[in-house]
Amino acid sequence: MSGSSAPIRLLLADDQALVRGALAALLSLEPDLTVVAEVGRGDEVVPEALQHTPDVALLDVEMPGLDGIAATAALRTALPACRVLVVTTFGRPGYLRRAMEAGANGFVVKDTPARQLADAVRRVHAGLRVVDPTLAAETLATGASPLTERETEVLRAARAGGAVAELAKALHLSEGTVRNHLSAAIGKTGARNRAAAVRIAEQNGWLLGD
Amino acid sequence: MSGSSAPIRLLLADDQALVRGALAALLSLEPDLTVVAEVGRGDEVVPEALQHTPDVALLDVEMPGLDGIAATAALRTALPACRVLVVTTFGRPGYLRRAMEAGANGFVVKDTPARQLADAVRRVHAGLRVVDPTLAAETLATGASPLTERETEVLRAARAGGAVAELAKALHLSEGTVRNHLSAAIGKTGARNRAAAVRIAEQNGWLLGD
DNA sequence: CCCGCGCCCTGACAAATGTCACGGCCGGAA
DNA sequence: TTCCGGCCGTGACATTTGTCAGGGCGCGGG
Repeated sequence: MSGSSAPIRLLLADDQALVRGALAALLSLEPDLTVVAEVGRGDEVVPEALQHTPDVALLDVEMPGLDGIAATAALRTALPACRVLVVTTFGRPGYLRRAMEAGANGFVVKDTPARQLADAVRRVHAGLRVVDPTLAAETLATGASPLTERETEVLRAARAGGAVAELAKALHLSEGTVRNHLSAAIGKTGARNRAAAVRIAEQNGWLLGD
Repeated sequence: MSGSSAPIRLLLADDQALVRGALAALLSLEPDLTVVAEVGRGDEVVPEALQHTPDVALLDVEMPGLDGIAATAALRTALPACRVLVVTTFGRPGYLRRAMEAGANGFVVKDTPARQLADAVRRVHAGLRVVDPTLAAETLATGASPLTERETEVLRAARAGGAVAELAKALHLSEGTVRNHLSAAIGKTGARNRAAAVRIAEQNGWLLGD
């Protein structure tokens, strides 16, 4: 498979130390792969990558400091030679879209069989795009977020569970306006509650940027 | 550590195939450990365990079919010789309590360093209890669920986001009663919203059974 | 026994939430 | 230019939600 060339150098980013270490063990079984760096926070990705110059970075989406999508974008500009493979727990349709827009070269969910991961890494390293086909279909079906900018902003603020008055003050809007945006979001998500709307938007990855 | 005795036989249960495989790789690095079975659903734990008679079972809490706590209880009665080490993503205080009550011998969160996992397995196999100390402290501080049976039931139903009328019909109660239980739950959790109450209760592991 | 305590259940009331119709603003099409 | 459509912002209104006071029931202690 990888005859005699130098091994592919990997950077792993995942906030769960146990999973990170386990992935390192799994990938180290492959003779043509080497893990050269591990980080547990999104904002440590770029510094560590600059120091160790990996060929491929495996990034989780849910991470403290900086989410995987933002880390992808930062890494692509800081170290364009490094490919990015996003590895995430949830197959949120929006995540895939955002990851690709941010410059990721591959997207794999943690449900995929373990043996396929090494192949995904090799494909990405070879310049190919790797995407879970079922997730890709779902992404196309779901489409981009129907929510307008303000609507997402308000929904995001509503996630914390505060009352309308607090949201209004935090966003410098009238209470009526906040209610209206929430109502629109509820309608567009097909929910009947503010809470349900938040959940649906979250599941689709429409609330990502903070 | 394990001079010449037979290796410890392990069963792995985790719904994410990638994590499961990675853990298998990690644990297989230890010469005194062998993975003899892997499952991705809680209701497959007992059948597989009966067939392969592992010495220690590593169970995730979040799993389809049957959650890790219920699987622990089932496994302890079906195969008492097999020790159980619960390995979970979230350090929900209630999870630890419930796991121990269900007969688990150890409880580890996925934040712990990878190198400690093998030791945890060995300790559990030796008959010791393994518990994350910080989590144990938090569990004692948080205490058991303050929610009454009906209150948890109503909160669980409210998780889906339905209106009071639907909950009332589903639970065969008056709307007023449902509101009252919800109000009590809101008060006990310290929340100001039904939605916030649901989140807090979920985070503390008070909504477990179904 | 009788009392107190906690849980369950219920309806009436106040407060928050969701809906609606409306006006201003901007950018593209006719 | 004018018109049209989308997004933002706002207030009035109906609906839903949360709070409160209260009654019934079972259980353990005095």
